[in-house]
Amino acid sequence: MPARHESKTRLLDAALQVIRTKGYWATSVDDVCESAGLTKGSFFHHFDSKQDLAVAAAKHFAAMADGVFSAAPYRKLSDPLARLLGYVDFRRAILKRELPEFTCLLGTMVQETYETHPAIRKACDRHISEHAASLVADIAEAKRRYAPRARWTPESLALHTQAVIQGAFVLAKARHGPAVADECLAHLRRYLELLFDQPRKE
Amino acid sequence: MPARHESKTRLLDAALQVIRTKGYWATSVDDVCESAGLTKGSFFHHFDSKQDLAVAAAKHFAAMADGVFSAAPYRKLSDPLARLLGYVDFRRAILKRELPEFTCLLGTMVQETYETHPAIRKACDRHISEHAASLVADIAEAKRRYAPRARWTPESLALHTQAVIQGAFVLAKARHGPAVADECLAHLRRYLELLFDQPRKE
DNA sequence: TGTATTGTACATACCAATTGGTATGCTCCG
DNA sequence: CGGAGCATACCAATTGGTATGTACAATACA
Repeated sequence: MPARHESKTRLLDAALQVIRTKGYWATSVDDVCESAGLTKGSFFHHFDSKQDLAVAAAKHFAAMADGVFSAAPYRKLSDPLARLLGYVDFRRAILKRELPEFTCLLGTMVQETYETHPAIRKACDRHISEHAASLVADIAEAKRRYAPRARWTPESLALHTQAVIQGAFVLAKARHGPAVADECLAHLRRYLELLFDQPRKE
Repeated sequence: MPARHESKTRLLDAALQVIRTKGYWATSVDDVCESAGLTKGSFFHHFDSKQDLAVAAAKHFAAMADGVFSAAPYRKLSDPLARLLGYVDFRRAILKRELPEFTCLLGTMVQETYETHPAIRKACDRHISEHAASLVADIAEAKRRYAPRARWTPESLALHTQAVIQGAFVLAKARHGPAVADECLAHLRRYLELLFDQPRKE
């Protein structure tokens, strides 16, 4: 008997956990309900369909992530490059937890649904892009400061960081442990250092 | 009425195509059979279960990929660094085709099954690792030649390249187009250039 | 060589279980 | 009382998997 009106949030939280563990297709509506301690009656009162849940879960996940990253200590650093490297370090620190906890719901869902569920694909695309965009300001300022003549764009570098992170998650799932992911993010960090530390002719 | 014994191969080829498009869970056994022009009787004659197909498909995919890359022209270059950069360029060239054609079956499947189907997870892990391992020799030789004092290991760099590639696929699926993936691989290429062109103190 | 036997490679028909989704009802608050 | 918030019971469709049948090639044997 849940306190009124918090049920929707509980369903969304449950969806995050279950989908990140089993994937979108493998999680049934009943799975989510059971994990939330509710029934299908409640579920379909709050969501029109399973796809509707996925879109809402993507938004919920993005909002949660946004809260975590914007409140992280590295955000208070004054230097833009330090903030960027701080972001990578922060991501590495998160890898200490269990796999379904540091893994990305958006990357997981979009692989399964990009051809079959356009609405989910678009939601994932949007939130991944927005997260990447949240890095662009720091990257642009760092570039202005440390590598003004470089030819890459801040937008592309921001997307690249997300690619490394998403790929690191894939490898971590394959290996069933976060060690590989940490190594990959170490390489990402080194790339950023190289990119900004030494202004090259090109 | 297919020529004898080629039916299994047709089922595997069909599985590659369908699973890379719809994912593992969303593809039914009937989907694979229909795409192969066969029936379930044939399917379960050749495979014990759907999971069995997935494991076999992973192997089939890896073998196919191995054939493609080992026959690629860049393999004949004499310089190990040129071969490594040639690998990245080759991957970029492949991005011209349709999404399900350049996408990785292993990365797609492992995201959906890493917690629920250990056998599939292990198969994907093994083949991804083997593909990464196929880069280690060139990386190691390039390191000996161009960056002998660097502190990263060839193994970790090989895995990093795979992470970037897998992540690029995720973004490409989200965007529903290969352009992002190409940008990410461009950054990967730049990283490799930086890593080997300029021996740094660290 | 002709024929019975066996095993492979499928097709057809079917099944129990699970799925997303619905219809209906209860219950509590305004 | 009336509707939001939920539970219960149910449904049609789909799922992976099985049981059975059959065409045909290879082998065994006479």
